[in-house]
Amino acid sequence: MRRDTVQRRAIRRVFEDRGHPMSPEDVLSAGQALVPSLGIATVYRNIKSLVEEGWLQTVELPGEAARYELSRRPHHHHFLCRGCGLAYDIHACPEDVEGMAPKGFVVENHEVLLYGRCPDCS
Amino acid sequence: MRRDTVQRRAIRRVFEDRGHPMSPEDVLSAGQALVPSLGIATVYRNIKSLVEEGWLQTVELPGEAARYELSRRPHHHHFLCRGCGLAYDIHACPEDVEGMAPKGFVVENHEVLLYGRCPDCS
DNA sequence: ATATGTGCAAACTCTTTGCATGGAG
DNA sequence: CTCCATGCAAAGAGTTTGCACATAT
Repeated sequence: MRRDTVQRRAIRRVFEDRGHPMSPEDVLSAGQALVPSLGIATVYRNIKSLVEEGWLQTVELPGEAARYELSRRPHHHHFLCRGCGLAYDIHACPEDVEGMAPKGFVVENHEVLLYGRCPDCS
Repeated sequence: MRRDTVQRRAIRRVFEDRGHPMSPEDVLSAGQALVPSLGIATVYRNIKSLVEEGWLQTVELPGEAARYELSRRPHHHHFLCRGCGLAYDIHACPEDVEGMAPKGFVVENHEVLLYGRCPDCS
């Protein structure tokens, strides 16, 4: 049974208010606006349990720390803006991903990352 | 001007002998077979300078440490085997990657990762 | 001979864990 | 009132840096 603390409520609120995948550090600073005493360990612990519960989903980005977002549609990819650093959801998916692998290789899953400029940073 | 040391030669040899992207730790253990005194700091320093020289290329994988491979064809992607953990090059590329982004977003670059089983691990 | 590269150990960053206290139930 | 969650600080993992010594040029 999970307790409903002010910290946990603040962390959930942060994810609900922002629409973007966020890093633990992002969550900490946004969360401290609601609960000033919030500590980084609590953020990590709550993110971990929210992922286990299925409320959050991990967004793993090459070369940087993982971010997290609300769980949603089973399959989508991300666009990373080189200007503001924000990650946006993309609901398109390339066709024939399986066909990209050499024969003999079994594709179970795939990840697509687009990098560029979002409308605000163009 | 860059010095040609036994350590540096061993590190380059390791990349030339193996055909797969390798992590610093992989390079250290393989390199120590050639130069037992090889230290991890030297591996990191040489990888860094070999990347700057363009001799090596960084392979950034979501959720894990970067690996490195010989520089080659400007564009390719990777297949990660969930069995043996090796990364394989893929020379195919999805069509119309630009078209996947919502309008207003400018795509400058993209990354595709396939996950699954290589022929040896099927 | 000279200055860059190496090895070691310490520093750093990011994340996790141990422990005493506070607060949810 | 009883435990679980929090906050702090310390511990870990991976990477970088400072320093004295070795060595390529």
